[in-house]
Amino acid sequence: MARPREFDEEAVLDAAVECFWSRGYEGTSVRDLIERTGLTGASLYNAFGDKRALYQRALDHYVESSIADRIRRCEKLAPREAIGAFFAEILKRSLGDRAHKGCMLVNAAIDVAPHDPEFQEVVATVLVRIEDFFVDRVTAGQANGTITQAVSATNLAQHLLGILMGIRVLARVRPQRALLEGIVASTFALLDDADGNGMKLS
Amino acid sequence: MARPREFDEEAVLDAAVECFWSRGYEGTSVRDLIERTGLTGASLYNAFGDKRALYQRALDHYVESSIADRIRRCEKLAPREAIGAFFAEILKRSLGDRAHKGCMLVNAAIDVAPHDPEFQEVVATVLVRIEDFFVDRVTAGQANGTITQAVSATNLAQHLLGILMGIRVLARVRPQRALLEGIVASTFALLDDADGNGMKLS
DNA sequence: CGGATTTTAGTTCAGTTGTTCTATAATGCA
DNA sequence: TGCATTATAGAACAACTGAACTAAAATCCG
Repeated sequence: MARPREFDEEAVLDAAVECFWSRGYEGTSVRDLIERTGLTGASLYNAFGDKRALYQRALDHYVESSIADRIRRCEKLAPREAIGAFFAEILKRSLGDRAHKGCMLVNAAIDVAPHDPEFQEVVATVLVRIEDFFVDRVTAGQANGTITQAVSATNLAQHLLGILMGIRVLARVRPQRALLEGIVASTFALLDDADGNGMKLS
Repeated sequence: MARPREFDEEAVLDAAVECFWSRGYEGTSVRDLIERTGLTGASLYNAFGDKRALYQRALDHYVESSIADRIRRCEKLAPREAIGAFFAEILKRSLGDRAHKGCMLVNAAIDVAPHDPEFQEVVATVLVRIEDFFVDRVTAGQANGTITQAVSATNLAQHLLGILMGIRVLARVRPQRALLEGIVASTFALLDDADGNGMKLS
């Protein structure tokens, strides 16, 4: 064998995520990454390939540790509660986001996916995963009567995905509690039946 | 007086919009702008200041000729029709966007506003303008009975703004007709009363 | 016509970009 | 103990970045 690496790969990915998340792909220089991760340029290139490959790993790391994790936690809940908990968490994250970093996936959807077919595919796949989670919970909710049947499960899930994207964009420019909560509140009114009992927020 | 300029300022701004819109702020180099606009570097700096100032003018030009114009056209329509026409146009633009450029304002919200307080202010102001348009039409719709009163005009308008942002993000990564139309359809179901007669898609 | 003024046309500049290179250090296996 | 292999460290590279500079050209006012 040979000399073992001195760095913790996960820690390096965390640092890379931090860079790309807050400054974007083009806005992050390799020197930024070197400074943040603490390891040298050679090690970085040796371990990850190039800047693009590192971004790919970082985005993957973010998706798994943040988004996929949230889905796994919420999909076990009762239908209505699952969607409620999901958006309550999004709201909490968005309002506590002092640096206005938003969601790294949404940021990627805007500033890297359109210029790179491979990244577009990656981002689209994650979005489908989120949509599938919504479809699953909405379908179950319609079955047990906690979610309106006035709109198809497919359309409702698409709507929730759209709202999610919208909240994440607004969180970067107008992260005001009244705005974001208003959006979620009206979303839950949509899920309710006509005679809906208002909005259950979280 | 002195020598008159040889270029048409509006044409230059159109070209600048084209650059910044498709490649983003950081992704666009001054040389890209020089090539696209046709004028020389010196002329560009002389006429507009620096890259940032040109971006500001370009964004302004986009907002006025695209967004503000749409609002002006729609706000004259009957409440429900105004909102229907607005989203029908958004849908048409998003689905016909072969280059996946999305909306320049939303792109700005993600990749320039968070790093520049002045741009954040500009973008936020335009978003408020859109929201105000929604509030105005929703209020009128609630008054004449074409829009549900189950949710406050404020919340409904916020919701519409969120949906708009969401559609514009998805248009860059998953510009599929079924998805975008599904989002709009469910949005209109929300606007309808409980016994709603379905969705009027322009 | 002549001088003031401003746009044009390239070139040039210092700094930064992503990436690679050379050399050194540290490990496991023979 | 070498030998092969891999990680480290930092300098170096060419290309590109936004911006400024030097001249020449074109107009208007007197």
